[in-house]
Amino acid sequence: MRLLAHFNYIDVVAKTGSIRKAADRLNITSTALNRRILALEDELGTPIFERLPQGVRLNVAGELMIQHIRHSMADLSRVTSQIADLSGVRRGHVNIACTAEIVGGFMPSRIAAYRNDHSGVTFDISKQTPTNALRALSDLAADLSVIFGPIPPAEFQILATVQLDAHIVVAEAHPLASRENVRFVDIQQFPTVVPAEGSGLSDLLMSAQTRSGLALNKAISSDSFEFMANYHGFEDTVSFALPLHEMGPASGSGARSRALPFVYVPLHPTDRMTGLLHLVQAKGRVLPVAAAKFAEELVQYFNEKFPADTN
Amino acid sequence: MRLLAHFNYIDVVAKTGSIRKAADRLNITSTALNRRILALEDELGTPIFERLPQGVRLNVAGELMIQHIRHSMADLSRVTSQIADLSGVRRGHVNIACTAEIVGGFMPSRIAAYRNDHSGVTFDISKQTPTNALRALSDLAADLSVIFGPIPPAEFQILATVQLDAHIVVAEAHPLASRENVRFVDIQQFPTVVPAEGSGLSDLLMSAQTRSGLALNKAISSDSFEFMANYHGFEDTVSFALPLHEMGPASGSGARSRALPFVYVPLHPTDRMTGLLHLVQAKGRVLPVAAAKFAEELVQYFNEKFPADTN
DNA sequence: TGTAGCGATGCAAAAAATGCACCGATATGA
DNA sequence: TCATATCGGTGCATTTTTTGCATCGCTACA
Repeated sequence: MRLLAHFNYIDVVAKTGSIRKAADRLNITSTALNRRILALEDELGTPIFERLPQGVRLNVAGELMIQHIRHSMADLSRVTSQIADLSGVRRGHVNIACTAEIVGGFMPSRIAAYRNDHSGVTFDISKQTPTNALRALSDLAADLSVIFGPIPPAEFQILATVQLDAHIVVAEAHPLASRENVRFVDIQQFPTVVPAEGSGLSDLLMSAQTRSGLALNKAISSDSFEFMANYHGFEDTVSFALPLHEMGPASGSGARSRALPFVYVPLHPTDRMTGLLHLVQAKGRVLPVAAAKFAEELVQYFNEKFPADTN
Repeated sequence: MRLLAHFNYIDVVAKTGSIRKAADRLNITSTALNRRILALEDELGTPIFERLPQGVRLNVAGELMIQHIRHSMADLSRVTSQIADLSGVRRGHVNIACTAEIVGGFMPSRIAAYRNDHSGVTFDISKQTPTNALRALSDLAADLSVIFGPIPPAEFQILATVQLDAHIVVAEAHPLASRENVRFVDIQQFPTVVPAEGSGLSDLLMSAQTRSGLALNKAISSDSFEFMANYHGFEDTVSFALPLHEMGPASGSGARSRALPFVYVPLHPTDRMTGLLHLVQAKGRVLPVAAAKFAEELVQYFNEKFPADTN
């Protein structure tokens, strides 16, 4: 958007903390960018950046200004999205921040389904810690966040909540793979691959260990569920995940039998580990049409897939 | 503000309904303005103005866009006001829309008092019907509205409410001037100057007539309380007003005895005509510092002046 | 049916933004 | 401690954008 180009320039400078680096990223010279900043500061009658030997940093006035800038840009993109919607062509862009448990789960299938209907809509999915996923909403860096973890504070608007039980994940050949369910004590004898600290699933595991008095045999810790899922082929480990995976069409009854290399096994009811998944947006914000519609479809998906748990 | 000059141009065009007239007002040529509009429409990928033989008018996309534009400009002015506030110099501008009963009442003294403390703050006061005073809030054409009339709908935020009794206004030499209070029937024998229809005071009068079954002897109707107040010197008329006048410092005990040429006389409790005055802002809007502070002082003034009635 | 007012456009002039080369200042590493 | 790399800031020539003038085609109105 050329309209608020000035604003975007400032935003990038604020994010990179350096005029020269920002200029690089924006494909202009640092001179031009520098002068735009000086012009803006002149306009405002006060600097908005502190000049440090290593670059620049927003001062208090700049913090106020950058809020306006981000809000303006987000609002403009909402408006253009609505305008595009008027002419029948659904276009737009949706920024989503997910926690690690979610990003590889149902998101691919949901986005594919949405883009199937509205091919003009583009997406940006980023994996974040629960805290940062929420911060992204406040910063207007994300339109929607899907987090597995603590209940978001009141300054966020929860669009849907789903209650989910953690499962263990093992290779198909693993001794536990054929079990109906497993006790916590069963897991203890295997090396485990655990999610990195700070994730919602990690918190669940921690409290489960405290509760049961049993310590897991932690072999590997990772913030990537993709890594954990793929590690099972190489060692008889046990890992943990939410049973969210959706099959792509290629894995159907057809030609290529791209069977999952791993199996979800639920925990025994006694050792059940339950957490909450939340679909969240910034409170009071009017989302761009595309983001709002996608959220709507996601809520509907939750209602169908987890009928008892949604509110 | 040069920052959002483009936006302001569009706003003026939308308001005047003509590119040429808007260009005149903006001191640029119609060519330049026309091309800015074309450029913006090109950017958005769709026209935002309908071209009529007599000028232009916003289409649906334009209505969406103009909302963003006005919101952006209002928000930027709030931010610049806050930034100015940081550096200790309170600067800024406050737009106020009042109904006719208010504009000449306490507003002059309140604004003078505020400007006495913050000489950098400028004001714009416009007299409006109650409906338009509220619309100005929605359009972001006003930061605050002070209306005497119906209770504003829920989409507005009421900062203060004061209950006020209408008084009659007569010349000092008028037969009713010395009365403690007057009955409605007393007024009937004099010609009256009544407020124009649509004002809150006019509504009060209407319902008082209906209630009492007595019809006023209406000689003159005006939307200007200034006219009404000044007419008493020429004919023994009775008019109606809220007892809101504040004396300027010049009318004190000092040199020029600028005594009021008219007198407020309350109505007898039986015929009391009570209405509500509201200080209102757009709901959910963060006001510029100057406007917020002024509103604060106004609320405090209400609390002191009308202690029992305020909430 | 003529006239006045509207928005749109080609073209030249004016204004603004940009890029290059370079300055002074500061942190960093040998 | 000194050389060096990196930072933001500035003078000047160049490029790009914006503006104004003259003029077009069109429509409403008298």
